Amino acid sequence: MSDSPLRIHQIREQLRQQLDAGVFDKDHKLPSERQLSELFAVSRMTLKDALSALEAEGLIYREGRRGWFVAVPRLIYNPLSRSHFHRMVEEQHRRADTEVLSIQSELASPELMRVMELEPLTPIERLTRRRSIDGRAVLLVENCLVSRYFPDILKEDLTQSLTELYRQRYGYRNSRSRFDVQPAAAPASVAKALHLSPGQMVLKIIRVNYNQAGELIDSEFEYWRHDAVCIRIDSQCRVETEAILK
Amino acid sequence: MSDSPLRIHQIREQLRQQLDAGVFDKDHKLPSERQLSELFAVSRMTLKDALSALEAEGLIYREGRRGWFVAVPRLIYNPLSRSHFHRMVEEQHRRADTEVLSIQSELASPELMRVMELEPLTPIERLTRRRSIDGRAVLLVENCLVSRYFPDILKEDLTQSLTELYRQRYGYRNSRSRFDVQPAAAPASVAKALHLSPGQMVLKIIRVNYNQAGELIDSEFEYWRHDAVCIRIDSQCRVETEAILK
DNA sequence: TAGTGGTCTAGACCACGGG
DNA sequence: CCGTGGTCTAGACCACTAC
Repeated sequence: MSDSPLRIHQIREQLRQQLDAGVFDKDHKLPSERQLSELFAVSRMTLKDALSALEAEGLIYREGRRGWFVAVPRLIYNPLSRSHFHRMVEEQHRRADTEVLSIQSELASPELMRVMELEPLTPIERLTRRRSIDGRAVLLVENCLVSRYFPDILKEDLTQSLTELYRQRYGYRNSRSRFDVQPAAAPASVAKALHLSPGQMVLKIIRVNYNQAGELIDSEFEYWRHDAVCIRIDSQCRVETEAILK
Repeated sequence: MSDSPLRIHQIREQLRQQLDAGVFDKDHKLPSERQLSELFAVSRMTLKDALSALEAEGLIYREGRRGWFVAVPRLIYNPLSRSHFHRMVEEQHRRADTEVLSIQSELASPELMRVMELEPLTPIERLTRRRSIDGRAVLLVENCLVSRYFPDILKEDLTQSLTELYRQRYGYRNSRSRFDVQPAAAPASVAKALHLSPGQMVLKIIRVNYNQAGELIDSEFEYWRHDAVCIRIDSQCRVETEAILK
């Protein structure tokens, strides 16, 4: 043991400078943990701690066993303007993709019954989709639709905005939404789909939507990579929304 | 080395069961890391990883060098209903406290100028307060008020709701708010005030408030312990709010 | 197959907390 | 003061990715 080698905090500062200066990254991938730990003359565990701290700051992110990458600007997401994921992303000059991962008819789980205030044995459709920005998977969405409101919905193109589909195909307008936002650990299935380490933190958004008749027609569980999104709400929109509804 | 000892995931499951069953905790403090690592026959580093995973799930939390504690229900926080922290907390049958940590007159920083769209050299008051629920520090709020709108405000009781103070003392009503919500790393000062480890993750809320004349009068930086809050927004409230304003 | 990050060990010293 | 968590080491094996 020489003096005291670089501490975790000093490594953070040094890496932060390098990142700010844009020194790293042709294709925005950082050198491997082993290379960096040699570079800074610390053990790999210590270096990982430093990288994890920068990850919490949102300066870098981790992708499965693929390595560390420099962060990308967050998507500004206004949940009051109801989905339209693709439009929102394109307005911010990014490229959006949606993949349907699974879809199945089933009965509402106890948790879902609680969230949606459903009767026992209510048939629902459960739709799981993964959404990407500029080719990077950032969001896993699980929609639970009350089947009786959506006959034959499985025959539709489900990569588009569901809101649009509701309106055009079924004549439903979204009159009211309630949503909860909270940090949470990614469930195993979500972690896998988003290339996260098991138990890594995500931003979880639970929302329930009512149609113009006040009927609770569907709910949505969103899991966002924590560094990929900034939720923006402007109470000004309320006045505009109200005006439009009239 | 016997076979393979308990892995991190198995420890998580076991601890989760113990927690759900309410086995631990007289005063809801967990045994020390060293004790637990012996109990599960793993190294302390491994045990820490397991605890960190449970922390991400929101089942336990860490307090400075004091130890690990079982989690407490999240505060349901509706930012559209504008602060009134104490009322909100008491409605949820908890006890609220507010401490003023610092207050000083200064010129707007570059970052603040950007957020609040201020002229250079604008004088502001910067007020830092710590808020607790049932004796646990969960929120650090930093308010930045444009000085010219709030003459002599430093003479007031600043532990109360600022919204109330604005209304009663200055006749300002909040006509519009915009806020951004995103996960972030706690800056050192915030980490210290909330007894967090440096760089730990928090939920950051930046909001700007306009008065009835559409003037941007103050902004607020909130840093919440990530396990202490659930943000709830109900678009239904909008109609009610609008009705009240008329 | 080579290289990556994920996990894990068995120690150690330090800074801070509370009695 | 002692016990706590925070940090750190110098190795190791494994599961997976990318080629």
